[in-house]
Amino acid sequence: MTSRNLDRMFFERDPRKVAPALLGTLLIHGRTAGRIIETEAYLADCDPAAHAYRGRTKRTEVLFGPPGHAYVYRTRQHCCLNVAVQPPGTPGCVLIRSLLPVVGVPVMRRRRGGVPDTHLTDGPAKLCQAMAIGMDQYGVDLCAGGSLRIVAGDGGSAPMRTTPRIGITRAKEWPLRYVSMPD
DNA sequence: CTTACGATTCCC
DNA sequence: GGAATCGTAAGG
Repeated sequence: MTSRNLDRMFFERDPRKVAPALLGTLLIHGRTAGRIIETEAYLADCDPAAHAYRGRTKRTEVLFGPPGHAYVYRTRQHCCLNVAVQPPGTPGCVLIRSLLPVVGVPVMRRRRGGVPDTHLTDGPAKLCQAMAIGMDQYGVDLCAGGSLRIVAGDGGSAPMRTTPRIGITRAKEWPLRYVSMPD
């Protein structure tokens, strides 16, 4: 049973393609892992809600590089994980919003301060806290086979629905949030 | 240097 | 509904 690490070609596509394709895959960091069940696409061009919309800065730098690298950003006192997609110079990305805990649940509980298991990784900053993903992971290559990586899911495409993106003030109607349907 | 502002979370 | 709380980005 050899799990397939997602390769760079997987991430080289449009975020609207990558975001739904990421549903059902396994995000791994160290001894923890979780199945991705919610993502959002942020477009490279003319997406006023995207961090890269106002151009290249120190913070958004990795979005302009090659696909498959981690874009970690800070909001308030939390960190969130994105994956840079599309070819260099095209700053599309996908935000990982929620996952199902699979491996390392005890350590996740500890890091999350003993909240109920249902709230371990059900938010973009919560999953980062549970999996110890922070600014140290900024720019990490997810295709390099390091401790932070994403491997393909078991079966084919799972049922999914789209909704507007959460927590943004611009382009709030765009249906770029992808959510796995419960079994 | 100063100001404005969050791709959130948690509590009331 | 509202506060916490701090780095980033932009402007003087």
